[in-house]
Amino acid sequence: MNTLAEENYLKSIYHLALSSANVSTNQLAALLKTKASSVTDMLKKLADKELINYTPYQGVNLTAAGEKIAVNIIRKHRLWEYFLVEKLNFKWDQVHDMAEEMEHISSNELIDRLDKFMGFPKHDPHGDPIPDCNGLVKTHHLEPLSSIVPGQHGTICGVRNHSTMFLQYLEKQSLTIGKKIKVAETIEFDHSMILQMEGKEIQISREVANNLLIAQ
Amino acid sequence: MNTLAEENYLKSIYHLALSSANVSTNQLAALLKTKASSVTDMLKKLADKELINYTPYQGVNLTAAGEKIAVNIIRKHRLWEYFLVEKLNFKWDQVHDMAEEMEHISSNELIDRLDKFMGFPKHDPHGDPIPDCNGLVKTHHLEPLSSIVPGQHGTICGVRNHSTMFLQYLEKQSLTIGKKIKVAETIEFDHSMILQMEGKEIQISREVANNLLIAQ
DNA sequence: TTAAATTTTTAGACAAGTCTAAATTTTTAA
DNA sequence: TTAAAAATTTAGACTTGTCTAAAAATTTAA
Repeated sequence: MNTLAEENYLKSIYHLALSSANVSTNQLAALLKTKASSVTDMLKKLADKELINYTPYQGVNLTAAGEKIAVNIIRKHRLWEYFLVEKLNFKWDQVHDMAEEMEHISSNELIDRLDKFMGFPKHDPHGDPIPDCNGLVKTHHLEPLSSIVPGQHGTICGVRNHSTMFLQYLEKQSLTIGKKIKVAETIEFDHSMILQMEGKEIQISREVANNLLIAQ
Repeated sequence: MNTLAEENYLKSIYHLALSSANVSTNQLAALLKTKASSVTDMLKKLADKELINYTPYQGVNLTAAGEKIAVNIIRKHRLWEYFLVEKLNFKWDQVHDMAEEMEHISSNELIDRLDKFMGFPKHDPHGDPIPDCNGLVKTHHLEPLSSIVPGQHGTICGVRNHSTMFLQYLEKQSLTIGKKIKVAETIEFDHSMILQMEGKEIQISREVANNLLIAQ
């Protein structure tokens, strides 16, 4: 199959391609914490394997074959995260690094059985959709909380930042997946927001509101 | 921590050391399916890290630090095998290769929680003891079935050969872990045996009897 | 006990993936 | 539109873990 490094590159290209059509060498270097020159080397190899379309200086995108591999890795990552939280009682801010390792366990039979064992969950602990065994991803359309106008209601369904620090902050404020909120007021000065949740008022910064994803 | 290759060498040295005090370069090369020269290179590296005692031409054994790592990997391997069989309904002949990958997932917190989740099992699906979280291995003393004399009773508690072929054969004959048997007769000509199990008679070769481990 | 066989190590090479430094291409902005 | 800045690629080197071939040490057996 593919090496660990190849899988990580494909996964990173997939994630970056969600927000920019052609993924640049530097974007990848930043995400993978490596050097642009190393990225170039790997892009050539992935292009040789026809997993990406690569034109020098023009960035890359995944071929159908490359996307299939990337989605499969993301499926594994999210199912293992679900397992760690739901079965082993880890917190949602503790599971990322473990899942980064577990996503490379190769057996698809294993992951399909794990999926069944857990009752075919649709979302991981951070609200991200879990691709099904055919590679189908149900990408729900969610708004950042910052774009919700005062008076409107919504449900927290995802986060845009997965850092431990942000997740721990949210946990502390009880701003977790599934919570229903109402935007009470937005402060013009700093774009902070006052929310109503479970009868209480919570004030959050624009930064936080930008990174919380809401379904209305 | 240690690389994948280093972990596999330590594990192999541990397994070989169970039957021969000093493990030879060629034994390791055979088990790891690599060349003796590659083994020598790695032994130097492990000796530098003080994980093994290595004298050129004299074979190796594990230091306390090396054994601790080896036992921890074996703990992970066996707990994951138990998980695959008990929770995901794999057969005992299907889990080895998957566990070979999973044993390298680094988190000890993860494996300790997995252990708890499964109720602290004492033996893996092949009857091998699962080391506890402190690295303690309860090595039960078992006899090969071939050394049991006619008339004696016993319980199948382990296997000496873990190959898919052998495990599938045993499954087919219902010669599985926990089964109670009685040796009815041994045939002098080829050392085959006739067993009584659950009211039926089963005839097995010396080869099979040699690889079945019995508690009396 | 010594010659042959076996085991082990050494020497030199290679592939994967990374790096730094330099060269090249593209983009930006005057 | 062109010079400077930024992004990207190339060149050459390094590490890990492997290999083959040859040399050295150990064991076996006559």
